[in-house]
Amino acid sequence: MSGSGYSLSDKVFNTLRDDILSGKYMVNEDLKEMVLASRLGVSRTPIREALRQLELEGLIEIVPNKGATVIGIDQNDIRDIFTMRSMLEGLCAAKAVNNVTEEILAEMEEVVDLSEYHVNKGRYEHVLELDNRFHKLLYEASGSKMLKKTLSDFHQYLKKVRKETLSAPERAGNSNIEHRQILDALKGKNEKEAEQLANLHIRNTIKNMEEHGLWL
Amino acid sequence: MSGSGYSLSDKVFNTLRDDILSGKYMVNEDLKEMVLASRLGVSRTPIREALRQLELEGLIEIVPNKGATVIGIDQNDIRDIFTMRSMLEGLCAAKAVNNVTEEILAEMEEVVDLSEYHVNKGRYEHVLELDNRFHKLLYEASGSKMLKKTLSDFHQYLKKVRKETLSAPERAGNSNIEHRQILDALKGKNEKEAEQLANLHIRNTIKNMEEHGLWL
DNA sequence: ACTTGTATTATTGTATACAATTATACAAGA
DNA sequence: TCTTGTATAATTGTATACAATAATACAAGT
Repeated sequence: MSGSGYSLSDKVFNTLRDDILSGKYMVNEDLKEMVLASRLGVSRTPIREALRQLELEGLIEIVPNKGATVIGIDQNDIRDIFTMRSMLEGLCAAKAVNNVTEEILAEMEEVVDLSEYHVNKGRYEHVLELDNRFHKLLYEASGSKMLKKTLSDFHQYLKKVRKETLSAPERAGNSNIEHRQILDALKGKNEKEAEQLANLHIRNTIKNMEEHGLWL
Repeated sequence: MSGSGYSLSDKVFNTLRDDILSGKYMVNEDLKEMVLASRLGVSRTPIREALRQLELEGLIEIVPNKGATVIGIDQNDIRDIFTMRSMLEGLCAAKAVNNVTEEILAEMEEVVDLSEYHVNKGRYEHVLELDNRFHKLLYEASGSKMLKKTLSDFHQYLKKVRKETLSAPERAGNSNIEHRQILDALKGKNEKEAEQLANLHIRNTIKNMEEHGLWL
């Protein structure tokens, strides 16, 4: 009925990943297949398939014949992901200058306009989702499958943290101003500027987090 | 007997990944679970677990109830991975300056010395493996779990290509010279230099590939 | 008390059975 | 010929059964 189009394995994977990233499972905690299976109301098969994926993501470790334990991510991981992201997001923006389509540009513009509206109204829930869309569009615009995949993965990891950073009113506003600057650089085909702006955009996010102690 | 300590799923995953990366499966080719199962002499269960992992790696696509199709990687992907890698490898080296242990430094030195020996002898098979070890040590030295994971993933993707680039005699020699320069920068605690050298090292690899048409 | 060995239990690994979905073949009607 | 419907087969999704391995409990001997 609901959520059709996804297999149980998919749902289990998403559920477990979110639970691990949100700290619902302690680091070093053992994950027993049967416990998870009965808790989520499925058999061991989709649980196992999800665990194999979580292992590849680096969120858990699986020792053959022993089982899975939570690894999770800590403050250092988050900081490092942000640093990597700032570099690659710059690269992404630079590539986007040469590959972005008019269609994507129009969509980005819409997102930025809408976001500005919601920021002024103080509707920060919408701002978060629009931020997601902006960055997704930027990744798409790069025309690079690998860049898109890598940055999207980072994005997932940072989901929880980003939610908090964008809740800070002045950051939400500044963030969208930076989005518009990036968009303008794309429209103006200014590669270097797009790169620097995108890079700076992420570094500003880091700085904002540090200033507000939103460090996980 | 052989390869104990790994589950069938692990072996299937590694086999299929290598086969896809080496082009043994065509892009867009459908992967039927039963076909793979009987070909590899296992049941569908480990096949499915491996396929879920390959999907997360981006090497195949799984459409629920329809099946898996090969995506693979092309020249653009390889170029983009190299570009990302050059950036992150620089970051990695910079971080390594502040985190590397004496033990790792000693091991790197050994690798570089050994590699120089083998280059002079023309034993390029050993050079490849030592190159692997050097970079793995560099990732380890960064002290960053995420950087290590990301760069290791890239490393896997590039395995086949790197094999060919290092077969070019003068590149194998130059590569090791660059390794030693990076090592020296680490020992001298020169962060900026380590970053630039590591970055340049990868860019040189790209340049060498382009010059020799070793473009996959 | 402290090993050490052994039986028991718990847990994971793999194979298989069954259900659900999708693809294919083919006939009937326009 | 071209659709369209339907039966059949092929394939995937999930659950369960069985095998292999590891953890635990506990008794015997020192």
